[in-house]
Amino acid sequence: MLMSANTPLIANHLLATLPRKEFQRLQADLELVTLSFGEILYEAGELIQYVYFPNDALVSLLTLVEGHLALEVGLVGHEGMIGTSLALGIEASPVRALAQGSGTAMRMSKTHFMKALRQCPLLRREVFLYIHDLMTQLMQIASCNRFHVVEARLARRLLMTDDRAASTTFHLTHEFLASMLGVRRVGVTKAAHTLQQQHLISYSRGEITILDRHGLEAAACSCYKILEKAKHDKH
Amino acid sequence: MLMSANTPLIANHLLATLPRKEFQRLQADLELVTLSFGEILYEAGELIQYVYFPNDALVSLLTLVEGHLALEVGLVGHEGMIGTSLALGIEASPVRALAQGSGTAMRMSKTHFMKALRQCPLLRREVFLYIHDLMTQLMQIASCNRFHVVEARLARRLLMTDDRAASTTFHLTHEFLASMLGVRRVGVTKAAHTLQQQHLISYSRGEITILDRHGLEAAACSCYKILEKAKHDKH
DNA sequence: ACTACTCTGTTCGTAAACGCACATACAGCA
DNA sequence: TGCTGTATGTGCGTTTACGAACAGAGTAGT
Repeated sequence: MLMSANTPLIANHLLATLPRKEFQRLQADLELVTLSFGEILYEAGELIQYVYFPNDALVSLLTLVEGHLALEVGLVGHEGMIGTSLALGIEASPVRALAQGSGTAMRMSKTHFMKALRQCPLLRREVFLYIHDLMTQLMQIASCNRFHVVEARLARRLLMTDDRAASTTFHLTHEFLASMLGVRRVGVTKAAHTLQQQHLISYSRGEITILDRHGLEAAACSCYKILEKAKHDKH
Repeated sequence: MLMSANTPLIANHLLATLPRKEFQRLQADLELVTLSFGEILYEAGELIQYVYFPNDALVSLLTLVEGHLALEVGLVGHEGMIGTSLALGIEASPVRALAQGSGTAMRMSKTHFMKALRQCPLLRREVFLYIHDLMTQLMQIASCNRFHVVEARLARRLLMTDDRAASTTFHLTHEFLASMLGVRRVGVTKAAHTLQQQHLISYSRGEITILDRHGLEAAACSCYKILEKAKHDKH
């Protein structure tokens, strides 16, 4: 497949599956933005101004529980969008949305998105299907966090990042991963150390590289495969 | 408020908030059914034949993880409905839906529900708002299961049952609660024992009674209040 | 009365993760 | 070069829950 210079390497799937004509109608209201590490797209409870369709950007959905750091309940890349609440008639985000790594996304204002939803049944269909996928992701991650040991969850999480990122190296500190998985930093350090000794990953000061994808899949819990399967089932 | 003999004590909220005229249009396609303990409304992955609007019935949403019993990710009573996937364009349920206690619900066939959604914007609105509430519930329960100790989670779970049940006594064995919370039966036995010693609850062979609601709220984690708040925020 | 079954209580050793504190190592900058 | 901040490694003792096994106690059926 040929791509022009300004086409991102990974294009958002929700937008990409729209017929060319529909997409062109939307394009006027879409804006290419670059998200950088640590950028908070929404704070929990805050009104949603823009929705985002990630290309190679990666966004975490986080819940806040008193006395703990933010726990990741969902991970959104090119297969989805940020700001689904609007499509359900809610103006505020129930979660914090946090950008990771750096990458691009297509952005659309709330009003344009609402208009687009009304006018474009195919977009509406795509968005609702994605909301369903997101719900199943939430549930799977929930049970994973309940049942599986840190090492397996870390492996799963790294694989999920890899699937959504443009490169096999990404910036993720132990501290950050610990918050995402809802464990202590030390727990991540130990698990990461083990994975490194098995030559599945290598890391240094936040730069993590996946060395052996198959090995990492074996180290991850079955949740990874279930999550990926759900992502690719295109209904 | 006066009620006729055949009006359930607790009426489904989604239906109850519809204007009388809209509700009457739907009524022809609604059927009052009694759900009994242990009844499986949907198995995970199974096609949805009927949607259910609980009155005083209580339904758990469960995910299955290999090597473990079913984990509860959501609890639906009169404030919601079962079968939301249909409204998102998905024919199969991603979760198992299990009836608890015994109680009544309004049932509607898949085709009638799809038709009703198309014809009744107010119902559509209510359903989508509820889907949003359900998602926030999923996320809250997920982080609760991650962070809080068994005793606090048990207290939360009992309070949530109490809020949705017609009576303050209900049938829930330790074994069953253990599966819902994703812990061993022994863990529930110990936690329940402690709560009983504090005179917050009493139980015998599966019949649990709440003695001191305020005390139980104090024993529960903050998640309970957050969950209840989300339920009552009527947007 | 006997049996079968379900539900609850208890015990024991073990594993995973916790909280806390401190040690090392690397990077960028003055 | 030394300083500072961030990232990673290690080593306590403690808590929470786990797995497995078994003991009583209430309920129902024959």
